[in-house]
Amino acid sequence: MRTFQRDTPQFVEGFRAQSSTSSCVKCISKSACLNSNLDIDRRERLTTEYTHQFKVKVGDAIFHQGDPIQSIYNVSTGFLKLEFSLSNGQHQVTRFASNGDLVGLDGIADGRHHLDAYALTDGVICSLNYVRLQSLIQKEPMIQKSIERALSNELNRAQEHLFSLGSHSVEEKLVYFILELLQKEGRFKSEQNYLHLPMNRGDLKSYLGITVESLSRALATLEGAKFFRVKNREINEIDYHKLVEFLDLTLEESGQTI
Amino acid sequence: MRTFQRDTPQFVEGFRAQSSTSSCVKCISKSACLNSNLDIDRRERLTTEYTHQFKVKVGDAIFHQGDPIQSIYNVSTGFLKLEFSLSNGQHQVTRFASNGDLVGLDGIADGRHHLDAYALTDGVICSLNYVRLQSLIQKEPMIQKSIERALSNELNRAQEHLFSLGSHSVEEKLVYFILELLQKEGRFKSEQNYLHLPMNRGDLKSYLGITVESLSRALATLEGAKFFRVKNREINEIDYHKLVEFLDLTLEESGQTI
DNA sequence: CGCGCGGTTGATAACGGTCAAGACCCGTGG
DNA sequence: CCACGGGTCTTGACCGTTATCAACCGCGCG
Repeated sequence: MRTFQRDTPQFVEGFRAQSSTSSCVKCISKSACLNSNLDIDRRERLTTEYTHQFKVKVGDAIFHQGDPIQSIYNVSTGFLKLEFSLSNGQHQVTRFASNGDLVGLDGIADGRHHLDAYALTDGVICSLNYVRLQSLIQKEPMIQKSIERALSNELNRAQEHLFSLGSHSVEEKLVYFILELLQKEGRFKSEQNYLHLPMNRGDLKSYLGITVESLSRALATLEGAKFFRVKNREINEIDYHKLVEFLDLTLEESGQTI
Repeated sequence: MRTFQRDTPQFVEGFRAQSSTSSCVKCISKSACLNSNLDIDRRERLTTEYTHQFKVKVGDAIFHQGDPIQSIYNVSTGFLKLEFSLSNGQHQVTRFASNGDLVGLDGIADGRHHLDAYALTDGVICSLNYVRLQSLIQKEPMIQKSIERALSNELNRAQEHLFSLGSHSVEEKLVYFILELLQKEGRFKSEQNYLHLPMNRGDLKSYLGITVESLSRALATLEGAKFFRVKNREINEIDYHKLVEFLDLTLEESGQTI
C-alpha cells in the first residue's frame, strides 16, 4: 500500500479529465480509493450515487473541528493539511494529504470532525456522502473493508509520525519527513531525486514540532552535508541512501515504511 | 466516549468473575467493547463463538511487529504498552491500554501487526479471533461499526498524543499525560485526585519522548508547584484545575478530549 | 518605491540531554 | 532480623541543541 503511480497529471489537467463525468471509472486515484475494491461494472453503477467532485482553492477549508461528518473525502489532485487545534489557539499540523488519501475518518468515532482540513494548493476533492455510504455498505461489504484499511493505515502513519517526533534531533525529523514524502510519491533511489514541497515553512515546522529558524538551519546543514540541494520549496539532488544511512535504517528492497 | 465506570475490580477478582464462563454477558468491559452494541440475547449466543480469554503476566508479549493478525484484543484487566520499533533497536511506547481498550487494530491495514504489545501488569485479555470475526460481521453489521469507531477513536487519541509531543515543554507533556490518564480513569475534579501509574519511568519517558532524568525533574518541579504529590508510582493530591490552567485549556463541563 | 510577507542568518540564553554519583526500593539469603 | 545486591529512580554538574530575539534578505504587489 501507499505506493502511487507517478502518472499524476497537473492539477488543471487532472480536473478536466474528471469533471466531464462523476463516474469513478476514469479517476486517477488508484489503490487508495474506497472504490478500487469494486470491479469496473459495479464502479460504474454505484459510484455516481454517492460521490461528488468539487474544486478547492488555496486556503479553502474542507471541514472544521466540531462539524458533523457529512462526507469523507478523497483527495484527487492538490494537497491538504490537517490540523489539530485547541480552543486557546494552539494548533499543529498532524498530516498532509494528497492524491489517493482519504480524509475525514477522524469523524467516524463520534460523528464530528476532530481536525481542521485546509487546501494547501488548488485541487480537486472527491466527497463521499457519509449517510449514503452507510447504506451502500450493506450492498457492498468491500467498501467497508476499504474504510477499515484506510483507517488502519492512517493509524500506522500516525505512529510513525509519533516516533519521529519523539526524541529525535531536528535534522532527523526532517529526514524522516523527506523520506516519508519520497515514499508517498513513489520516488525511490535513483528513480527520481527531487521533491516539490507543497507546504510553506510554517506548516512544515508545525508538522515537525520545531521552530522555523531551526527548520531553516537544518535544511542548510543537510544541504551542506550534500544530502540534497534546497531552493525555496524545491529539493533537488536528493541522495536517498545517505538519508537512509543517516537515520540508521536497515532497508529491505522497497516497501518498508519510513 | 472514553469514559469508564470506576467499578473496575482488582485484577484477581476481575479474573475470577470472568473465568467461570467465556460469555461476554458478565464482562466488566463496558462501552468500549465491540459487543456492547449487541443486545444481551445476541451477546449470549454469539460471543462464545469467537472470544477467548487468557491471563497474561508482567512482561508477556501479546503480539509482535510483523506477526500475522490472528486476533484483535480487548483488555479486560491490567495494563498493556504498545511499542513502535525499528529493526535497528530504536523503539518508542506509543500507547498504553487498559480496561475496555481494543488493541491490535494496527494490523488490519495489511494483515500484519505494526506494533509490539507487552503486558505492564498481570491481567486478563479477551482475544477475538479475526477470521471468525470477519464472518460474524456478515450477520452482525453492528460489530463492524464498533471496529470502525474504535479505529477512529484510536486515531484521534494518536493525534492528541502527537500534539502533546510537538513543541511542548517536558512539564507540559507530563501534564497532558496525567490529564489523559485521569480522564481515562474517569476521575475528574474533586471526585478523585490520585493516580497509580501502571508503568515505570522508562516506559513513561519513552511515551513522552524525553529522558528519565528530565521526567524525574519535571515530576519534582510540578510537585514543588503543588500540582500534586509524587511517591514512586503514586500521584496524590492532584489539583485538577491547576493542571488544566497550566496548559491554558478552556474546559467545558466534562467530556472534552485533553 | 516602499511595504509586507516568507524565509534566512546571527547572537544569546535556556531548556533538556548527557554523564556521573548517590538514594531508594525490594527481594534474596545469611 | 538485618545485610547485601541489583535495579529503579533521583540529584547534581556540565554541555549541546534548539528556542528566542533581532536583523536582514528577496520577492511580489499595491
